[in-house]
Amino acid sequence: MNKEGFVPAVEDRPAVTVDIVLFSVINDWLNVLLVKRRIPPFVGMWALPGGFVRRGETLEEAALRELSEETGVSGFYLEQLYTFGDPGRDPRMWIVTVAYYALVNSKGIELRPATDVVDTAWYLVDNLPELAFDHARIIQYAVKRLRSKLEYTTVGFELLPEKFTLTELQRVYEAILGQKIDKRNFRKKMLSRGILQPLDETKMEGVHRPAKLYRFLGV
Amino acid sequence: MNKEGFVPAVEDRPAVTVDIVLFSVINDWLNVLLVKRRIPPFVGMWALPGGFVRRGETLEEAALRELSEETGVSGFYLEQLYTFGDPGRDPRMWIVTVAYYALVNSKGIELRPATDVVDTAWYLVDNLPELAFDHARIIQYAVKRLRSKLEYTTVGFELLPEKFTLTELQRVYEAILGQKIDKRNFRKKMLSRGILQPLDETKMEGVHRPAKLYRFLGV
DNA sequence: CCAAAAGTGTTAGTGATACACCCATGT
DNA sequence: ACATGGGTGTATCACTAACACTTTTGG
Repeated sequence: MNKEGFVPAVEDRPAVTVDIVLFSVINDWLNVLLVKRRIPPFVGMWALPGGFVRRGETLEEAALRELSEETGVSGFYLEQLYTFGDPGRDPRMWIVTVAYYALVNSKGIELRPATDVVDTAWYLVDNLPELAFDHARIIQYAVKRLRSKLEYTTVGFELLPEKFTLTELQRVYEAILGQKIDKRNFRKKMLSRGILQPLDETKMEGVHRPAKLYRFLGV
Repeated sequence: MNKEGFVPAVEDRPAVTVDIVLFSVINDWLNVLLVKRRIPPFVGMWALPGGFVRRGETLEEAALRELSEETGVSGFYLEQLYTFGDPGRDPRMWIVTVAYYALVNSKGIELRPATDVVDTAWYLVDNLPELAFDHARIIQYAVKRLRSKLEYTTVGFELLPEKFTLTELQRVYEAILGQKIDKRNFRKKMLSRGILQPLDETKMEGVHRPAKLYRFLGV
């Protein structure tokens, strides 16, 4: 890779980590999972879940491992976001981090209560605490990417359970985009994509007309 | 970043490199710059320009430095592509590479002739030689990204000189997309974007009607 | 019969596509 | 006058956006 065949001495290599922006829509609001740091630097501050990549695993495996270590859950939709490597992004050492974003249906995930080992919490994306490192920037970038991917892919369905109503789907879109969408246009567009299977079931909740359930069919 | 505060010993860190897919449109064809390897592994095989990231520089700086070392030119449009870190992508050691793609107007770049230090050449993207590492995959990914970015950004102009005709612009689009475009529709669309400044000059070349020159105005 | 959310159609505007001929120049 | 690439307009279609009322249910 380098024309002189120069290979940096091991002590001149950065450490490589993965950090994951795990999104979920909870009560119609977009949330991010944060972890409270118990080790320096930035002890006691909130940060993204993540950790060092281990020898023998892929970056994606590292991201999934870290997520399941910190949440106790597995099976996330995961996608690489961007790699941040500015010197000085960690005040103590040279760390290059490969950021991922992940999506999960909040119904399918029950956070472990805070233990002496991990303390995790969901935060509204537009009401974040002060964050360690450059994690605020990473989240900002992830939100931007999620918003644009929402428009031309089917990632939105990763935030819903197997069966869902069109209104629930619309609420997910609204939560991510941060704006109201016209109901009729939204339904027309979704149904015309040919990716929804109408089911024979309805969701009856509360005291009004039951809503038809659908399933996502994949591309 | 890791809840136990575990930091891998230096010998358990991957090396981090950058690799760059430098594109240029030459004679109406999309080309990629390749470098012939002079050191193991894959000696004598063609590969992407790139090299190790050095302490104190950003990833982007590393990419620009490698490019200028290997081409003698600077001032490229550069954008991060994806990070590849599968164990085994380098047969000898654990290397995580941050791939970039770059764009340059071929008129503005005169490749150094092959020396005993560097041997570089342009290759048509759809006629590549056998490539070292996973570089074929990286190029494939870069082409895909470039094609889609072409549609909703102004990256295309990075492949043209300061002043250009609409036909030249169209040829760049056709080279990247690999298909013919309707002339009238293309011109209508470009002009309606409000990002082109018509100049009072024309380009007279050959024995036909001179073409109006334009300049890219930026967003 | 009331409250609450589900469900449904039409119109206007905008952007995409398809398509063929005249224009300006040098020789 | 001819060869060569430069330059232009119209009609159709698909998609987007704006907008309000009726339906079904449980209490």
